[in-house]
Amino acid sequence: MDTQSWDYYRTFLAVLESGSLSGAARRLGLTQPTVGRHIEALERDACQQLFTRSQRGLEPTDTARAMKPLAEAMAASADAMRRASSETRDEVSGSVRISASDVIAVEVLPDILAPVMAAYPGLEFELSVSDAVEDLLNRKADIALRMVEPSQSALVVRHIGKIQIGCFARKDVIARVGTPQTIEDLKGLPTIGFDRELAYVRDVLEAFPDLALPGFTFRSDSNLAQLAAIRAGCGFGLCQKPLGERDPALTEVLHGQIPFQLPLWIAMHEDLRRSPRCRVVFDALVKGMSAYIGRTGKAANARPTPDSAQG
Amino acid sequence: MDTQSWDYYRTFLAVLESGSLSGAARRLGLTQPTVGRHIEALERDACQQLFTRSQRGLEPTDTARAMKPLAEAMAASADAMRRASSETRDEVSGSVRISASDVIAVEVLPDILAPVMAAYPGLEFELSVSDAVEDLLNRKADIALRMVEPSQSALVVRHIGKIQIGCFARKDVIARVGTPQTIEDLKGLPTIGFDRELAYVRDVLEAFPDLALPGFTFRSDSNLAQLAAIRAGCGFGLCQKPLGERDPALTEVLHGQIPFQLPLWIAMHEDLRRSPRCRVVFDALVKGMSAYIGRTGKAANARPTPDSAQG
DNA sequence: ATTTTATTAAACGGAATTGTATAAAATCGT
DNA sequence: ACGATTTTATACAATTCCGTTTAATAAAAT
Repeated sequence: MDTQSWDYYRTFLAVLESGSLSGAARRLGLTQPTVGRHIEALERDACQQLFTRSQRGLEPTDTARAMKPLAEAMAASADAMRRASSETRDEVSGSVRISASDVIAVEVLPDILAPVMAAYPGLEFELSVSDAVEDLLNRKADIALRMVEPSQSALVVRHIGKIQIGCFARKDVIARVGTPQTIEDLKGLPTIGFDRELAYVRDVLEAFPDLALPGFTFRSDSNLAQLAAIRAGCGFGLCQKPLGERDPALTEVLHGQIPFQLPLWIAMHEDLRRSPRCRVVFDALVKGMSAYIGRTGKAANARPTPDSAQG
Repeated sequence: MDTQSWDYYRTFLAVLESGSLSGAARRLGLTQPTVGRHIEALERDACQQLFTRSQRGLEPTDTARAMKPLAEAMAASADAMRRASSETRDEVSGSVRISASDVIAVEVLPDILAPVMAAYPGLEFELSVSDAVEDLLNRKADIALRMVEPSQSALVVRHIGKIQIGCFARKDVIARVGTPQTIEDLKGLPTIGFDRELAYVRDVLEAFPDLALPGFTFRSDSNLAQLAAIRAGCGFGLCQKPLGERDPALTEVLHGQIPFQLPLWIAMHEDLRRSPRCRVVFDALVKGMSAYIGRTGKAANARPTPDSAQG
């Protein structure tokens, strides 16, 4: 019953994710026999098989599947430790992991982070682009930008305001097919929208059933792809107003008829409040995102945290 | 920039907790030079000192202190993995970690768990006795008994009911000093209560200022010590009614004048819902604790979870 | 049908890590 | 003040762990 090496758990996760000993070995920079020995040791300790071997890889058993989220948590913590250890006292350096949606990560964050990187040469960034609400408590990210209010405690949360949504199209498209005056006018025009009904989309449609009217002629679940389609002149589509407005080729239509907006929060783990690198980035994000949403959506920090990040 | 061994993090935590290389080595079953080499490797990777060496041990730097909770999270996950791997499919075996308050852990749980252990010889228990709300999400415990409603999502939560609180004393004490009829009567009598004002106590006093009247003659922050004092005949004190009632040497006074009760929840991570060992224990706890609080405090499961544990 | 490219499993030599032994320094207690 | 018991740090030997190579097997592609 000797306590196992934690490295075995890392190997375990790699096998689980890559589906084979060889694949895991490649990823970890080890060799297949070594990986096999690690798994063997784990199975010996567990007194049961964790994988069923076959010639095309290893299939996890139910037990192994149950262990997966735990191994992922370990990996997240290990990564966070690397980031924490890369930070030096009273100096803004090291790596900061930010979680944000694809659109924000691609269209907004680079412009905000570039000057920060210039100001602090020791700073590095990891951008986790996903709509999934990544767990800040498990420290899968240091800082997260979210469209839903973070409910977990032990977080430093800042409500930035609301991102306005508007309907945009390229000017030449409008010149060709005309300017719709109401949502109903969109029927028959080329429109860009969602493919499957995701949770987010369902909420929108529930609140504003008018939006469901047009059968979209260009469908994608990726907001980024929709935005690209709008820019390419595929038709009319919804996008964040600040994005549409800053593109001179686009024009907004149906002013005020899209009464929909995305709330925006920035959150980070309270343990990081005294971390120079995270504080600098957090503050920069607050400032940058506030400027991004503009006066239109700007709300007084409705819910100030007990000890805000500038403390 | 080679990726470090996860074992180094475990060594790091041991050094942090034991305060010296030698102490960590003893705990880990390694030797002091090995532990020293691990820390050295971590510091080399971090490009900075993590500890300041001295002859009476290692003092962590701010960076090391910031890394501690992450290392603890890794350890918790590693422990949880061991527990998960100890479970065999369709068989109730392995280790279950339960978090509960000291009183519950000492006075209530053993009677509930003993028959479970008898029924399932392969089952083992780890009892984490602490009032601290241990994090189920970080899997520091498999199942937790709590007096505050768990707010985190991704948990299977069962509201059991309310534990009644009563004022008790030993019969011979009452024979000696008389039976108080009101809370005011307690003044001048030997009473058992809290020492410092903990958050929990403050809430109680705020709600029922009458309870603050008597200057306690026996003070302890440990509910368990208070209970022992009551049983030893040190005076009148508050304790959970089921505990006072089942001790034939004790008698309750001030019936109905202590309008205070502790809500009770049992929670577990939803990933464990399909774990035989955890389901069995969870169900046994629900049943046992329901019986413990009796009909008096029993509430219909006011907040049934979407998919209860018996699914 | 045959070749190619995956995979896991087993045997052996080498390298890296670990343990043992020792020294030096400082704190604690007498 | 001085010995006893801590501690960290360094040098050397041994063991463990890892990588290389090989074989065996199955699936996919030609």
